[in-house]
Amino acid sequence: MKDIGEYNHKKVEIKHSKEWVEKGLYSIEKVKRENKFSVVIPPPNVTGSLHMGHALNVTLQDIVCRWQRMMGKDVVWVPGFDHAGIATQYVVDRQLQNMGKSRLELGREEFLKKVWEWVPVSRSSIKEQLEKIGVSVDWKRERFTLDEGFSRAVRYAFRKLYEDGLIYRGEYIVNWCPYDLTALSDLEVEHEEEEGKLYYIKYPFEDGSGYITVATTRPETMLGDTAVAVNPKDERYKGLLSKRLILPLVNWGRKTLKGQYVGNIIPLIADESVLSEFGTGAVKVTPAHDPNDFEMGKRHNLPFVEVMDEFARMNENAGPYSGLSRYEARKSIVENLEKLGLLEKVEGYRHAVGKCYRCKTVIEPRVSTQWFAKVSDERIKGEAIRVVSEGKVRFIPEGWKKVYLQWMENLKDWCISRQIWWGHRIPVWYCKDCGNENVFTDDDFERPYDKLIFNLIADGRIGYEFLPEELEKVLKEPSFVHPELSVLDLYKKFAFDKYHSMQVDANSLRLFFAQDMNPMAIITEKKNIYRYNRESKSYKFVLRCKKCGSENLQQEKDVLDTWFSSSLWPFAVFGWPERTKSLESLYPTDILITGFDIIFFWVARMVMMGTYFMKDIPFGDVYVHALVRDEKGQKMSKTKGNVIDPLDIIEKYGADALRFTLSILTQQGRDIKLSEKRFEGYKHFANKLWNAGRFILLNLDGDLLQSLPYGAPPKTEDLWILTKLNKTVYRVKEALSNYEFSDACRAIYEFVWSEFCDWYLEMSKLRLYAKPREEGEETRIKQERITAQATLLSVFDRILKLLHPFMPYITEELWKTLPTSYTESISIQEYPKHNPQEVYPEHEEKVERLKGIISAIRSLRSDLRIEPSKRIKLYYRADESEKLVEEFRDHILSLSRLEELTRVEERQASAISGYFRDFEFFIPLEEGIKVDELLTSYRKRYEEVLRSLENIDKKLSNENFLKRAPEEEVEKAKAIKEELTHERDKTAMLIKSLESVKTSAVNS
RNA sequence: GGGCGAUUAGCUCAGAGGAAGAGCGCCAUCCUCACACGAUGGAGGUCGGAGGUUCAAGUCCUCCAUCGCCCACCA
Repeated sequence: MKDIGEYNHKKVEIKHSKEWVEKGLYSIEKVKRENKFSVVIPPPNVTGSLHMGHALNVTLQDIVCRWQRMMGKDVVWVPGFDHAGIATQYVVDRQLQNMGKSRLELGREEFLKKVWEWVPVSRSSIKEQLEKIGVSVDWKRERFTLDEGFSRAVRYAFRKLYEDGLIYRGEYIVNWCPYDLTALSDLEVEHEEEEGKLYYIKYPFEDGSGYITVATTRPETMLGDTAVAVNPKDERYKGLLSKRLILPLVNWGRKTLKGQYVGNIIPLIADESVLSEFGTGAVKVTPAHDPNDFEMGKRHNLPFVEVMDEFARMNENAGPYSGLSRYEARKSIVENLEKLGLLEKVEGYRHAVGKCYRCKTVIEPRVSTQWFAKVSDERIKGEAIRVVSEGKVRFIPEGWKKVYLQWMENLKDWCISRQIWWGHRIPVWYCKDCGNENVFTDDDFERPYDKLIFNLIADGRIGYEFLPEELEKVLKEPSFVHPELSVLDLYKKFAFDKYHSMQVDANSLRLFFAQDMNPMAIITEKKNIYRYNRESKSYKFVLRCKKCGSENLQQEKDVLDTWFSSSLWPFAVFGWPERTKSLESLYPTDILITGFDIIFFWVARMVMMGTYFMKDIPFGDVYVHALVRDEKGQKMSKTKGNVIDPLDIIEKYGADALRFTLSILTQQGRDIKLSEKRFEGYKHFANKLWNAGRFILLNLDGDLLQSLPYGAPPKTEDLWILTKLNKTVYRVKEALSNYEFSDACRAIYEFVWSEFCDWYLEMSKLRLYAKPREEGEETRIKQERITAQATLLSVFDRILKLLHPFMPYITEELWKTLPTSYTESISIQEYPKHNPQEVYPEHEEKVERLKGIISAIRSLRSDLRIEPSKRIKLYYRADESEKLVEEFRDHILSLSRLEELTRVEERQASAISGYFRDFEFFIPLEEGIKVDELLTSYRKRYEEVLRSLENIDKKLSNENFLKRAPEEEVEKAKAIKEELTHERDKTAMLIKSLESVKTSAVNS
């Protein structure tokens, strides 16, 4: 007997989200491999806060994790964040610009400090959001793609790939963003259709014998042309191939990338790649500013002339155009060509323009020296294709498998270097003396101190020259991801996976350095690593070229593509490259849940790196969910102003409503269109559940558990609800096993609302509120009440558990109020299992029939406009339902609000009748009843029945149907026919009686 | 240029061979002792179009239309 009051989602949710984290409920140290269920979160970027897509993503993961946990698995869900190279740099750069500063004037080191100031801001805001959503991650295992251990893992990965010949450096044409000033991978370029122009330009022959017209969308690149190409089979140009052309406008010397000068006389060459059908069949060749032309330039050994700088401004090779932007230059060049009569024509032309995915600046293809991962190599690509095509890695929905495989088959090498500052600096040190590329990792050093110091230097935490005090300070600082640990502790825990009894105070460091510099050490072959500077009293960490021993080394300035580190995520979070216990017991992970937008960026690369480094898949299942759109189906974006912020929704409707809405809307392979209305709807569901709980608790006897043995045997409706419950449990299990989140939600929703609340709770009131009518009934009533309460409690307990993965907060809160709760959280209770012993088909059928009868009575009442509160007299006739009506007389009386229920032999003259199957009932006619509407509706129904009958007759008179359809189908059709015939007669009779009522009403 | 997905009630979507479903919205009656974030009842669909397979087609096949997405170096 307790009242939990009204549902207040804020009160409920604040209470538990902190509590779950503090109790460390979702933290498991030691995991049994055979019972593990591991998941790594797609780490959110530290660029701001979470949007609805993240909310969907983590909700689905949390549902799976909570479910598996309740199914008894040792669930480890690793959270973390992505440093998100360009994206984060871009965000911080923007902030600086708003303050009137630029990153270029700030310089690398100062800029990085600013980024490090920003990162924790974003991280803690995201972390708070995740906690509010209720994710059951293990925060003790949190990682950051740029934390100390991760950086070390990245260097290991780089080195291994480099030494295996799978990473190389070379001069190629790459996608260059003139705003972010970096190279981009092909994936980071977005192609957008644009209305452009196609310019036809005349290139005169050197000998004055006319000209060739070329077509181009980018006239400004002509300044870098070093040939014109045609298809060798093109008849139009066959005789001209020995001729040379004058490059218009250019009357200055141009310097090639190799430093030679070229003039304005260019050859006409033949190349297979030229399409005769396009334009004039002749194409200008600009090897330094077009990927096709680059290849052609290589094939024909053409000079490479660069005419733009890193900002996409025309450079000194552009003569008088130098200093102009590409678009200014285009305009000016077109004007000048026109003046010279060399512009033949200009056509409108729709074509795709490549843009930077981050800042939307038009990409400029540019020749530069970059690092590439040779992912096209069979050793990487082959395995990554195999594991997916063989089904070891399974995509859900399946359609993505094809998308993945197609992309993989056409894989080109991956440009992994970025000319930005924020990220993992490429661990290569160039020898200025012999030119060797030295890749260092801490493997190159033996003693723990050396390894530690090398890593700190490589990460830019300290300089090559440092004071011991400085070192001590850095090591004692709280680490970024785990402020409860010092940097040194973090290394011990997440990087080295061993406990080193290292002292970190300045004095013991000095002692160590002194040992290193011991004269005895100098005598030996080995050169010492540290060098003392008397003046500054600092120590220098000396790196030497592995080939020539020179100390004249310089580290690569470029950083790695952010996806390079993300691709290591599924094993690096567990401590790779060390063979940690976590790695052994938790890799491969069981499922990856992510959006389809990063299948290539991330999923594919994790498969490549996972299979390469771990010799095993990174995850078994990949569940690919849709993207969240606004109600019109448009992408949510800040500029459009159509963003629905998860935090606002949590505030207004609660995290439970947010989660339930997102998961019920998650259909495989479909975008999710969201409007705020949806959240409101499922908030109502939470409210309904709450009130059901409130009702049950209000009616529970305090000593219920003790009096259970004295309960009466269960009634039909008890067995019915148990049957329905078990069917629901089964449906949910099936749905979740197949990642059908929507089905699972709907099954629970329907059961809770339409069966449990609408019918069972109402029926239970008969026993709960029963008053003795005659003497000696008290005991029976008490016993029956116990059974009703026990059933309510037992079913509700299971409802809460069933629903917990979807709505963790409200279920936790309600469950704790139940007398049956005994552990600290519902989330570590066992998930309800389907129990075939609790399925009673005959009782189910009985109650379903009862529901039909009650609904039919209610329907007629409503049609007759009888007020809901009015109790009426009802007469009935029944055949097979007779016994049922007797058994449930009280239910019918109460649920259809009757005063009397009387059995009669004959239908009554002045009464309106209704029926449900064989159950026919009569409501005595009263004055003021409008029969017209009723008549219309019955007549309509009659027509419908006739039509259906016609169809079924046609079916049954079809010989082929009788011959070929399965027997049960024929039987079913016959049964339907019988029922329809019955209904036709009943309806006809009703109409007749209504008509007579109408005339008699008119007569009177 | 390839590929994928969508098209079912006013809106958002289930249904994947055997009598067209849900939620929201709408209409009517009710503030009935868990819940008006509610109860009860009701209206509303030739399942984008055209062919075909089948005894039987929202459901399988072919073509078409419209919308959306992804991939692709045609200047």
